[in-house]
Amino acid sequence: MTELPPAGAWAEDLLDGLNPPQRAAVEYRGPALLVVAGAGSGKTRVLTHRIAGLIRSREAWPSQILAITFTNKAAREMRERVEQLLGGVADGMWISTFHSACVRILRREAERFGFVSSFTIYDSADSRALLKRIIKDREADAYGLTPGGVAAVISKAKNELMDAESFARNANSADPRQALTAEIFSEYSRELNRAHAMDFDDLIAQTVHLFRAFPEVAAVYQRRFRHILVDEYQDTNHAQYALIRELTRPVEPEALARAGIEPRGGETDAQGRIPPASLTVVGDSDQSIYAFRGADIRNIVEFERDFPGASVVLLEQNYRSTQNILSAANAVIENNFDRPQKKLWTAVAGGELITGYTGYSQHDEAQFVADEIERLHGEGFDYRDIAVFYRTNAQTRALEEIFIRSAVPYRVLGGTKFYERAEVKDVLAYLIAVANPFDEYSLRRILNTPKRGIGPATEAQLAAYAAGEGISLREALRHAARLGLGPKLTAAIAGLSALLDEASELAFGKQLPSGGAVPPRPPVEVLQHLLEGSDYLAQLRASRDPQDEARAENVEELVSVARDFGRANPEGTLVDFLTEVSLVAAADELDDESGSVALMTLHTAKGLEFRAVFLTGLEEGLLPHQMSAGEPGGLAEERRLFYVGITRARERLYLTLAMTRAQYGDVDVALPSRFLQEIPAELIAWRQSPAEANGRGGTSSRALNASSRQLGRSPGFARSAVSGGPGGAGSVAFRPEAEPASGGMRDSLQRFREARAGGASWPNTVGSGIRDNGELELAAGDRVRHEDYGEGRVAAVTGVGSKRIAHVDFDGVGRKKLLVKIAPISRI
DNA sequence: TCGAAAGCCATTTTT
DNA sequence: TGGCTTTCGA
Repeated sequence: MTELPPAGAWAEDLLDGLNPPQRAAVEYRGPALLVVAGAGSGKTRVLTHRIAGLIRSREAWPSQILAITFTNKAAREMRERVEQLLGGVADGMWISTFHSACVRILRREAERFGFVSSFTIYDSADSRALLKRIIKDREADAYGLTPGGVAAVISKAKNELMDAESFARNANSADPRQALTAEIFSEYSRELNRAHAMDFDDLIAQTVHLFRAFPEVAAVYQRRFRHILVDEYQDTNHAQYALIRELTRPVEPEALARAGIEPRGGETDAQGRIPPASLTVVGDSDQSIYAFRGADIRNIVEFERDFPGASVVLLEQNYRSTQNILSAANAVIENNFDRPQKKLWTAVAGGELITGYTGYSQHDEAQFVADEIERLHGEGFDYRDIAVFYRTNAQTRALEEIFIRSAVPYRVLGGTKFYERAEVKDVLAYLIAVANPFDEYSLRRILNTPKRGIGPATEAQLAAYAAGEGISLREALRHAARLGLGPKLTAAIAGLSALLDEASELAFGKQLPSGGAVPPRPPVEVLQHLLEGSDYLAQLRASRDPQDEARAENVEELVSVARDFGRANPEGTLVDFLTEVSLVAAADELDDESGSVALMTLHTAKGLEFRAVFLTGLEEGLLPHQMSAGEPGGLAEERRLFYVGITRARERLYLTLAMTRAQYGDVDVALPSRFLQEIPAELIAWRQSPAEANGRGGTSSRALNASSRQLGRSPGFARSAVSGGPGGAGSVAFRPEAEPASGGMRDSLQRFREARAGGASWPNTVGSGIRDNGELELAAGDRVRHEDYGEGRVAAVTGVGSKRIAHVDFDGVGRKKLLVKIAPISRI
């Protein structure tokens, strides 16, 4: 800490420029504060100023602050902003995510529950791989149990602080699937314990269990953290809520005694207790989008009941978006009933209208986005100021294809994550095998990667030997010579074992007999030693498989990640590096310097803001997603997701959709999202409305010409829709029929159409029926009649199945290309 | 023991 | 559609 200004004088500049409720939140002193912060209402500002105020006024040392954020990036930013306000480095402040904070505590206390402090953190893919093996061993797949399904059940249980035992107690043993799930759960837990490993949910749950089992451990943290601040409180689950409750308990004298803590003067109250920490939570129930992950909206709704004496501050003034964007957001969210009344407003009126666009295909939509990004760029928007959001990761494909073609610089956040790639996992497995010798799975993974002739048979022999001797697999490797294997094999095993031992010496240092010590080397050196000793990278480079080149690049990328880590954390150990790598979130990858457009899911977008935002794929079945239809509250959560997306935009908002969407290689007709209708029509300027894209609404010819131009440049569409056809797809014209759809539509869409059958002039609507010509067989020479173009002769049919394109020479309007499945045509 | 081919399967959101 | 597993052949 650098010098502090005199106490009392702190307030002035920290309160400067804050509105009254923001001020109140910064100045509040008391047991508990709930800040209901609408989107863009300056809650980060409130949090950072509040922390800085506490420190500057000397009400708290930095080390007494615990601030929980949703992502590591948010944590980093918050730390920077606090330090900026304080004018110096604030050491000892804990600003981190729930998971990072818990790992820190758990590593410190690991031995109390029998783990090494370098325990492994399993990500969801690791959990699933382990579950898959257990399910296969037990032939539980015969009961329809899938790794993903069981993982979800276990995750849910852990978020409710249930362990395998209590899960088994609550399971209905008459139901074989539940009984089996309980068995799998307990074996899964056993295996994690054996490997000294925890999954994501364990990190939180075990910390809670630790605090409950060891009050003297809890006392240390309860005493230390005097001010606890939690951001995005609406997305906390039960385990996280329980953790906060544990941390905000008063410390009883007995616990102090057991912990051997001698309270300082003024630290305790009349009963000799240390009073509970002051708690500040910030959240917005309208932005709760993680119910599927166990987030419990009641945590925020019932805050005042949970923490008696709590104050509530409402932040409703938005400093981010234009009035038009806010009006749209308000109009949408108002459709969620059963929410506390709250309305965002801004002092800045007007702004540009929201732009709408309906593409003929997802590629047409993507092309519009790409063109519009270039236009914005020409207008002075930096690429980094622009973001494209979508509901599902699968939607990136079309966008990426077009962006590459159009030379739009972009980066995809999340999705197929870097750390989930096989080669990256391989290399990490080497590091984990070094850090945690009990982690058999990592060791098994690298046993024969790269190939050294240690196949499943040898692996089984090693495992059997380890089991027989009661030693770890890692130890068994050191005794390779005793297994009576061939000389080549024995040498390979001994070589790997020696390599790991050398790396371990590098990672942890070494005591010398002389009494001196060799200090540990940074993680990047450990990594490089392993890569050289294992020949892993060299073999990838030497491979003639072109994909291996990309894999080698990824491995090199990991090396540079390790190098960067070393620069940022000169004291960082191998375990620190592995922890950081395990806990990166999608939004953490966002690099503001990169100068490229950000592509991400709506979930990842939470907490971020951009000058211009594209919300894509606004179609029924995608947003709201069809999977959400069956879940209670699913529709409301989808609407909040839409709301979150809208409110990320500062100046420009684009709402786009496509009339057809290819899924699993099949083209489906899409309907505009019902949420689009919730935005007042006068706020949206449709560049091409759903009605126009449909051929309805009187401007169809113009719309179609536009589409022809766009589609002609759309290589993705050309590839997927008219395989091999030169020059792309050309215009794909279709329009809905007046008669009812001939089947194939999903139930939800059916209901949606019926629900809106009354409203006629809404620009977002599609006609009341979608044609499905699925079975219509056409051949060159056939005469057809089209509703708009009249009669014509089929020149050729290209494509297959639902993507068949009829090239028709119309008597009146010339050559047109039509998507047979949905074009309003009939053979005559 | 390995590589290629063929079938199979799944597709919501994530710390 | 493509990613993944299984299977088959060498």
